[in-house]
Amino acid sequence: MDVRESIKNLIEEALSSLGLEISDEIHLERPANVEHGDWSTNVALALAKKAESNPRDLAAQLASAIENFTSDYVDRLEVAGPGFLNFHLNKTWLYDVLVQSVDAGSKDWARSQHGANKTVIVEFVSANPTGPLHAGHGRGACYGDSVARLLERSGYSVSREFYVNDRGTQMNLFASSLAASAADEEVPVDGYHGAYIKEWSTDLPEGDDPLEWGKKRALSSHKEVLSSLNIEFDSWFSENSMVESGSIEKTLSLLDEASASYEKDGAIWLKSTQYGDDKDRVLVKSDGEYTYLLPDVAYHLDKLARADRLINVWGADHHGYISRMKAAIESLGHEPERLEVEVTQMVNLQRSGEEVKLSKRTGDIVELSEVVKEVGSDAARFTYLLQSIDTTQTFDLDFVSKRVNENPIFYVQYAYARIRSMMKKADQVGFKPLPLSEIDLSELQHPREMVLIRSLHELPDVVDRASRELAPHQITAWLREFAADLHGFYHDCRILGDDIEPSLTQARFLLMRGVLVGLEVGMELLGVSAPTEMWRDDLVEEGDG
RNA sequence: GCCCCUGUAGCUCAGCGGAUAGAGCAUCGGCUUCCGGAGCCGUGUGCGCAGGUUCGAUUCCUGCCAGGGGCGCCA
Repeated sequence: MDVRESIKNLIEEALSSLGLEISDEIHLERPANVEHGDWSTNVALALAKKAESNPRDLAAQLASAIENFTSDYVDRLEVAGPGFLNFHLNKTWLYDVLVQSVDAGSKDWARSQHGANKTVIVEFVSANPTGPLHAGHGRGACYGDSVARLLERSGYSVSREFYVNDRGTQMNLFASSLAASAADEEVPVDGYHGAYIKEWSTDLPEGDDPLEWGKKRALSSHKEVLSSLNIEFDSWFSENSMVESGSIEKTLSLLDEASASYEKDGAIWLKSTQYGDDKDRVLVKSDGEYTYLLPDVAYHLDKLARADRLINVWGADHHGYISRMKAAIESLGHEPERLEVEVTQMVNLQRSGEEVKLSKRTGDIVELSEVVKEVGSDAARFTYLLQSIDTTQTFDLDFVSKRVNENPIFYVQYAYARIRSMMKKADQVGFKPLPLSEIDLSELQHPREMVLIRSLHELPDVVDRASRELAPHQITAWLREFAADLHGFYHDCRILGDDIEPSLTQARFLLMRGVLVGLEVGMELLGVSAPTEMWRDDLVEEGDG
């Protein structure tokens, strides 16, 4: 039985012996301070009023009640602070955790089932196919993919989807810009002026449709850079395909039937104000052309039919569209809660502390491919996922590209490489790991060892919470902590050597196998690689001559 | 004016309604017979302001102040 379940049972039994029931506000938590025990509960604080007692007295009553029950894990109990009940456990529970993690392996450790039998579509990036992805897209791309990975580990059946706006005003402008540039003519004023237009247009074969060709070119550029970031989409959903299938027109009539739209000034409007938007929005312009909104509503209807849950990742500049999209969904009879929009705040690029100026007007952007080329895929991903998406991010290209331990990605990867390096050496000196059943885990007594297993034990909870809150940065934070725990252990405790008891070597080697599992799970969720070795740039140069 | 995000250490950021609010960088000072020193250990300062809810608020609610973003028959 899981430790937590075991302790929870104890508490419930004790409560019922006092005629009390457990309630939702009751938590079992791991105190930050080790002096407060291994596990702690606030039951006495939460139920004191109901029990017509004060928290400390109630806690004391509970403690003496619990003493009457037996548990394999509990060493002693104490009442502390305002009325916390603290459980001090013997080390066997940590040994059990270690064995469980090694048994499970990185494929199965830290899985949960809260998404079992549920489907979710994670839609992200969805940049227009009118040019290359830029540095800002990287944040949404890495975030969306990691959210998908978290949901997969939580049992969801996940589809990663990219919505392609391959028709409409912007697409036409892109096509005419390409055509003009190819013909050495002036690009339209409201067209695209980035340097890539000139570059791409020289490849445009004569006689090809610039729109179709340009779309293909842009999409292959998107795929290439996303793939370099270890991001693969399951589906690329074409807006234009909904013209052909008639689903846009069908959506329009559905809105009409639902009395959710009306005609005014020659245009067709969505009554989004009925559902909390601050103004009504145009669906079909007076010239008969759709706004971006109508196809997008059609697209979301399509997604609603395909999955239980929809998650969209949008940039901060699109937050204003949330209310109208939800209004459209609701007016068509769907629960707006089924669409969750996660908004990523902006990314400011720097080089050595100096801001990199971006100008949309001149098309002067830093392409995502340049970022990946400059800092590397792993560093780019880890850095994009370093902090909550609710904060604006400063991304310093020079710092992130440095292969130094101050750079979190290298600090974490080095922890992994260090263990793998040790294992390689162990193999070379003829070390043979014993089967689990023959290893004496009670050899593990050092505080550094206990800290490592405690952190390993936290991972399933961290993953569970990160997947519920759609917050991959919690994984990043855990990994940094865990890597620090490993470095600390490695500094103080030797695994191999003539002066180390063979039984201790065996136990520590197993511990390292558990640590590898934890690191692998964390890095897999972030989409970064777990290298078996890594070398500093200057050492590589020396080594290779 | 309205909407969204943010305000925590000198800087960059974590922080689940709980106990003495944590990391990294920077500062200063230590640690090498070492499986990779790319590491480890120590060193002090902080929850923007004011109310409210609560046994308990950095955390939830309201107002204010400050910074960023958005308010098109563009996407």
